Amino acid sequence: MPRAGLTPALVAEEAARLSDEEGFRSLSLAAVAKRLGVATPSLYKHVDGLAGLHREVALLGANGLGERVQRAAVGRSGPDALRAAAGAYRRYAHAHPGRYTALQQLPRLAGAEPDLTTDPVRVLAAVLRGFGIPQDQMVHAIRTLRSTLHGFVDLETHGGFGLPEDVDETYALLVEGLVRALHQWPGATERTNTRRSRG
Amino acid sequence: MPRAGLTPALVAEEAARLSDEEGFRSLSLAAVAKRLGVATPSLYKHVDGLAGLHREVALLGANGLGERVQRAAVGRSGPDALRAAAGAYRRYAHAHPGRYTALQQLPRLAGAEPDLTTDPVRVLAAVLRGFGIPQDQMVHAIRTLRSTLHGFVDLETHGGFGLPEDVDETYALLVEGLVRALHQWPGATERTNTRRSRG
DNA sequence: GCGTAAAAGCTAATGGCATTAGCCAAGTGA
DNA sequence: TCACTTGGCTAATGCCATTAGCTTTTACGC
Repeated sequence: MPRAGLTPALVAEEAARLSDEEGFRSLSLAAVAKRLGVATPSLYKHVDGLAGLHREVALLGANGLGERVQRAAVGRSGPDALRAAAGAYRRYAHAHPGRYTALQQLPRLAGAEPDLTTDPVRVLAAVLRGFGIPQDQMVHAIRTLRSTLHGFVDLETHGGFGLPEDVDETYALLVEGLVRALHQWPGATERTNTRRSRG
Repeated sequence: MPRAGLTPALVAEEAARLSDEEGFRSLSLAAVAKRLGVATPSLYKHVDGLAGLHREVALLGANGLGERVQRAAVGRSGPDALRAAAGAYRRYAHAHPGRYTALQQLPRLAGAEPDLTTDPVRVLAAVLRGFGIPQDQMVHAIRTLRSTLHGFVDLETHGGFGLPEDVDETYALLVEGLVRALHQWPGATERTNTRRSRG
């Protein structure tokens, strides 16, 4: 009987796909094993149990999100960079809800840090250059940016917006509010274009 | 042998306490039964399985959060009401992390709506009166407010803020940014006090 | 008081899942 | 070719949720 030819990367990818398709809460070793045509205990040769699988999916999410946001923002600056980054952030969460959910639990699954070149936090920090925010305020501004984007995406993916009003429009308005708040951030100096990209 | 004297409300309360103390992911029928000194299947006489327990805890969270935020904001208006509400919102999430987490999943556990008089969304909507936001913009403004508060609290409680910088200060800055964004909301008319309550 | 019926708790049993131990075959390298 | 590593397997354990069905308490009508 031929071997399945699994690797840690293959297992993690399949787990990520499963959690995107069926929801992060449906992610189990048994379900991944079934999709790979293998017995559950076999997975232990490639991942460190269920916690390890969660960590791998979270890392895929962190790298994927960081990469998409970075790609969207490159070549832009100030409000334009922020709008592009915000759009990419939300699109990634829609396209990969399981990975995105896993990503939020990364701190709990200690010991593993996302790849530093695409760490989403660093990417968002880079996007904030051009707003003239003083160095000692940057941490606060980045946290505010992360909170806002994550909060919207999290409520949206959990079905928190029940009313029929256009959710895309809410997001555009939220991002514009963010642009204004960052422009007027305490100590901010530079004045850049504030025109909205969308009516 | 005497009876334990359980009721649905007692079971739900104990489950909420457990999830606050041990984390929502530790909430199980077995753990609740043990704390109540009862066999696991006995709980089925009072709650509708694990999903029902989740729903009950979520409802306790919705009512508790709505009540606290409302109490904090009553008698205030505009930015002052918003600051008070934001503070109460975050304090509730800190004091009751299990209930708060459960609350986010309410839409998934369909069929049950939080008590309308303390529905957190309605309370936050009331807080926004005084910002002069036109009716057709209110849904967007409320969603933005919810997203911002929830995003911060969610990242914070998941350990998302790793750096040592003062998280209280970040929250104060975020709330002030929110105040400015709501003042300058498209179509907003009224101009109210924007002074910060905290340096 | 008394007897009946509902309700509350129990034990037993089933099935899903994660995890560990230990076996065996398939590659791999001298 | 042969030994060793490695990937996959089965078996077994334990925890949890859930259902079925039993027993005893409690409440209530007489």
